[in-house]
Amino acid sequence: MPKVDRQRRSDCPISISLEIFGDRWTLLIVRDLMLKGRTTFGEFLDGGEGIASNVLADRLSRLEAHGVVERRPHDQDGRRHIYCLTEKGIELAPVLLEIILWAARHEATAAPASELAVMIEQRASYLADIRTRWEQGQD
Amino acid sequence: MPKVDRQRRSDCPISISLEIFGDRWTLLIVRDLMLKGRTTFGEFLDGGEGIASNVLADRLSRLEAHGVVERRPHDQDGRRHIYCLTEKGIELAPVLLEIILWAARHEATAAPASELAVMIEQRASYLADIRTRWEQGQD
DNA sequence: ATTTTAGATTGCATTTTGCAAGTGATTTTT
DNA sequence: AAAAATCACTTGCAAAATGCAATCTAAAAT
Repeated sequence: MPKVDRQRRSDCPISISLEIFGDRWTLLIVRDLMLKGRTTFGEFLDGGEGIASNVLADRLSRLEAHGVVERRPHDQDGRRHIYCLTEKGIELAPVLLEIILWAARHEATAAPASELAVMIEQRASYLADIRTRWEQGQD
Repeated sequence: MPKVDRQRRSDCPISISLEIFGDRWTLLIVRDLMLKGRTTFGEFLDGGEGIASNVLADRLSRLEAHGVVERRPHDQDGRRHIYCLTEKGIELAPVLLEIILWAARHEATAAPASELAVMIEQRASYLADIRTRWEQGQD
């Protein structure tokens, strides 16, 4: 049973945010949902960075408890669930975008230059596309 | 002696970034430096969220090792050091800005509406002002 | 010379993480 | 229909990180 702290350290927006996604894994799950089309437990587990299954289970239920992610039954397969971003979750897109741009500037990353160019030059429509894809996934 | 992992989980820019600042405290130090005018160990320690001194020491040397923060001797007081953001550090401004805006939208925060309005409506000049203040601090 | 202050470091208990193995409810294969 | 595989977890346990109070060292103030 994962704990969701209700007692806040402070009312600072950054502090509150870090209590939601301030760890090594949570934003990778959001990335998988937002940018990589991954939707199930197994897909997150095989996401590339090697998250442990217990940590994944904990982070998913935390994200759900914070209203960032929603868990739905899979309609083809009763064993599975589909995880989706909520409105609150999809609105993390600008945060992820700025993190990507920062890392691309200051670290050696795998981000393709062509996509970075779009993020910088067509920022608004890049973000709009993310939202459009999300809305279409929301039957 | 703080450890700085040189072995990366992946080349994903988000993953790399989280290895630098993916924890509950690091971005609060950056916030203090960037937005609150705090520059010394003691000021971070009394920052409001109650970071432990050993964790603070660890995060500062980690930030230094990653080139986000620079430690300089204090010219008035030999016991003190001044911590400053580097160029790499000040470029986290858009990340912090988006985190603040996200939290303000989706959580109950202490962010003043007037400042949020400036962040949204005058985004570019808000960021420019942060940089200008930083440049002026850089003797 | 003594006390106070700043910036840590140390020791220790608690919590979180990582890893391997196991479970139970479906599906798929035979 | 029975057996095997798959999916989403859960459990047990060692290792690492965190939180807390106390301590330490160098420099400053008295």
